[in-house]
Amino acid sequence: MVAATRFSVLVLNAVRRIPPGRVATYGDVAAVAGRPRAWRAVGNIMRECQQADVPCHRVVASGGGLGGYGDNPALKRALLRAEGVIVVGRRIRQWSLVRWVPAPSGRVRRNRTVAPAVSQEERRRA
DNA sequence: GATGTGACTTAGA
DNA sequence: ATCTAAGCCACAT
Repeated sequence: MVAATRFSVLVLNAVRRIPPGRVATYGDVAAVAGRPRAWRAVGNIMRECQQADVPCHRVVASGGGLGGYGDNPALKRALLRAEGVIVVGRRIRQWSLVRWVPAPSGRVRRNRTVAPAVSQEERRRA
């Protein structure tokens, strides 16, 4: 079946696992893909992804940075914002809350209804 | 198989 | 806060 190397499939699959309203860093995606130190390659794959099946806009940089999105970083921000993620400038608000955490460990199913609940928190700065 | 590249990350100045 | 340097991985040529 054509292109799509192994790692790229794993990465795309990992990105697809990101639930709406949440985001993951390149490092997290790489970890789920099986290469926790391949954030660089993840970025490269994302650049080629450009597929509607993959919410590449949910993949952001570390520390809450938006990362990149081809020539439309603003579009990425808009998509995230449309899902309930508060984004201000190039930074994500409540980063620790929207950051998706894959499989914590053994039991413990932390499923806490995301609940972004914007509220006036975003009025902080715009 | 080597080289260059990048939607990255961390640390130091 | 901004910039530089180095480290890291997979992919394209």
